[in-house]
Amino acid sequence: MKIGELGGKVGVDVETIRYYEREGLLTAPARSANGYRQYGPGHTERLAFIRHCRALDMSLGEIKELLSFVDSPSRSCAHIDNLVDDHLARLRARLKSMRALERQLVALRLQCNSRRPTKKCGILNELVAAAHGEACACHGLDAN
Amino acid sequence: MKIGELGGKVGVDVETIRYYEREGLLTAPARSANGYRQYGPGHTERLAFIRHCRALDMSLGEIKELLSFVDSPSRSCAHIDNLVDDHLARLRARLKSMRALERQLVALRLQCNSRRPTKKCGILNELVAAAHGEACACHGLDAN
DNA sequence: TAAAACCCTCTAGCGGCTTCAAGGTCAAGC
DNA sequence: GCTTGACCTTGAAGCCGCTAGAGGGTTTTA
Repeated sequence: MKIGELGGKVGVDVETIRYYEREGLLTAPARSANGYRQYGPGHTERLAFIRHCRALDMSLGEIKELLSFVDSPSRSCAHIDNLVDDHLARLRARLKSMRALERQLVALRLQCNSRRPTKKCGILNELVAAAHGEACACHGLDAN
Repeated sequence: MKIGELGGKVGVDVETIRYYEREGLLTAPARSANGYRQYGPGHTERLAFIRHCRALDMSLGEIKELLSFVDSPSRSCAHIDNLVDDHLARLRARLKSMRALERQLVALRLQCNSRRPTKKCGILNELVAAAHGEACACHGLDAN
């Protein structure tokens, strides 16, 4: 299987596959006489594993760790549990701050509804007021 | 005011200030005889404006647009409203996919509770099953 | 007077790709 | 046989928003 076929099968750009190889996530495959990479079914599986983890927004570093456990299946999996727990905790922290951000933007958005000249734009006034350190609709209500 | 003082006042690293200048968000200030940048109160305000927008997670490109409206206050502000609306829409889309992600990770995490050898780790099995294209706890329940 | 703290420019690094340049190889159609 | 186009190769640069470092000059403080 050539790189384009592998990419098509898993739905990954060929450049991304080469990038994963450079980064040590995919082991370098055999080459045919003309120098083309030759992949087998093991590579398909490993690449799909990587993409599934990426879809769960794990970093390549985290995925590399998981792969090392796939490769040596006799170690305890406590570390894997921790990795997923940590990942989940980071996601939740990010979710929390994004929800706060949403509230702030909604408050900001309420300051203006079009059709005014910029100098009277409530949004811009809010943002400028914030620059003066005054209470602003967006950050004034920070009680998350 | 020298760059360090400006940075200290607004709470921004001096390198970041120079970066904003390079990127055209802050106009290049006058220089004193020794080549040091000299800032006035207008720069403080503009920098604070930028940081407030960054705290709302706007991109430097968006902030540049907003600044162009600050600089010419007679245009209609409909564009500003649109910019904030778009920003909010993108944030909400991201929030939605992150909430789905959280559900997926929780489902994944439930597959294993430590103290097993890796080869029996439910999490790893799930991830490998997913690589085979089988239904997985994390992505199997995708009904967001 | 010497050390520490500041300032300058230029360059590279982070993550996770994506894109581009400049070439080599191969299958199909004329 | 020859061209066209699709594929493959390597290597380097670009994206974002900084951050850190090298290698130098200046100013302040002890």
